Amino acid sequence: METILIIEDDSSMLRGLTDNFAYAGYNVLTASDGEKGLNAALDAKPDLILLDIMLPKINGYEICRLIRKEKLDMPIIMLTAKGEESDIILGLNLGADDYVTKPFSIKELLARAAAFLRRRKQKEKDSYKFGDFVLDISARKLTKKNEEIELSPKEFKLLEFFLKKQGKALTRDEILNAVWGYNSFTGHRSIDRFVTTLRNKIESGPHSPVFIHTLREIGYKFESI
Amino acid sequence: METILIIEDDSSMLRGLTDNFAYAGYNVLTASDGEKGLNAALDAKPDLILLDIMLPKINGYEICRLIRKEKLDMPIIMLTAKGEESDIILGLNLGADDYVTKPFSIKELLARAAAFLRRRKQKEKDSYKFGDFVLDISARKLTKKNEEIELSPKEFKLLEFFLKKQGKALTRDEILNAVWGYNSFTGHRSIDRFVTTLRNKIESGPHSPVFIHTLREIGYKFESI
DNA sequence: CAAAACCGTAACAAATCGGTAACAAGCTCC
DNA sequence: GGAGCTTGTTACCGATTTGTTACGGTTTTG
Repeated sequence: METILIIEDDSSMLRGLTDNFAYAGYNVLTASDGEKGLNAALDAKPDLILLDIMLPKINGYEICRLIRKEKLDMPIIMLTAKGEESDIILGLNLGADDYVTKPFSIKELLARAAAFLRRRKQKEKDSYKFGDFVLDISARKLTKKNEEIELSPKEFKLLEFFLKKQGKALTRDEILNAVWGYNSFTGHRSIDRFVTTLRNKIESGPHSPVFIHTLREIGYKFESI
Repeated sequence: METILIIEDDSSMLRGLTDNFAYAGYNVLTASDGEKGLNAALDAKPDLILLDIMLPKINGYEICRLIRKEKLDMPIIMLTAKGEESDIILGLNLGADDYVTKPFSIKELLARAAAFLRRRKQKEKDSYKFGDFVLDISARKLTKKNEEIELSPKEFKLLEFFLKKQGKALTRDEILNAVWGYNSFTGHRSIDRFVTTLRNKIESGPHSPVFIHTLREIGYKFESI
């Protein structure tokens, strides 16, 4: 879950923001003055910060500058009553990523926050874990405790399909369609052959858990326990 | 110099933006309808796009969606007369990074653009190290223990792309798009030829580590370990 | 309990894919 | 205009991958 830090001294504004972001599914941290806010930012390293400018103890600009000085690069959205052009420019130059002036639409703010987080998430690689194994799709490799295990293209595709459909019973026809393509003429028994080679690579050891289960007369099912 | 693409059909607005961004030191490209704009974006791969919503031929939302579909991730700032909350949210959800409503302050827009580009620049390296090698982007040269190794322009571009995408599986199409351009008619096998010549230059020795890995049926992957 | 159905797997043949050399066309710099 | 470099294409070859089949073991069924 994404963690978001809201630094705001107006308690009714803070409550409104907290409620909305919590309702939208974020883990919300709050701080009511600049000092607490800065500490929370450095300490918890949230995924995004909503930052008021006018704050007791340390103002928003200063917090922004200090966070960037620590080479933390989470997005910072500044919230303020000031709509002065020069303030906006100052904020952006100090390393803020966006600047929203009060009064603002909470939905718009949620959308802006989501846009920043989506962007970051896009860059994270997608991978599946099972037992000691990790199948990293973007690097296209399977590892067991950081040791790479070679897979042929079909083996990779088959394992990827199994992982995408974990816990589901898969008929041979479904597997053929998904891995070999709907117009292939490959026979059903070829699947079995590839299951054997896959099993040799991921269930070789004597105490190794069983991932690929045979469903007699149906096909197979992958379960990572 | 940073290249910025402005897609806007109102000619006086376009001129105003162009002048200001050119004066601020950007290399400015312009397009006056959606179709030209999309082509310019895919072709020139600018560092940032200013995008009007209401455009002839293809609208701004669609352009935004199509650009993101091509896995291009330059920042997109939407410009529009519409100030409706729902439009803003739609734009941000389609992959825009910011949304500025007309009339806007040109200084604020410049500051917002600068903020995105600054962030980008922070992350981009201008030299990459791998094994005994250093690829210096700004000096445009590859060295192995201070000995320069000659690279042709395409070889350099290919190696640079590999290094930017270290650890990621790259399909031949992605490589063609990034190194040869999306509208090139170069065949897939030409990549292989360049990979061979690159390998001869950076993996020649008998004990030299393998950097460029072949991924059968996919393409290649660069790994510096 | 025997026959049938089904699956695991080894062996083998066929197909596919990538490495690379050779060559032609383009380009650049004299 | 020509030498030399760069780029793109093609063809051949070898290695890997893939699909099929056959044999044997196990489970189900009658």
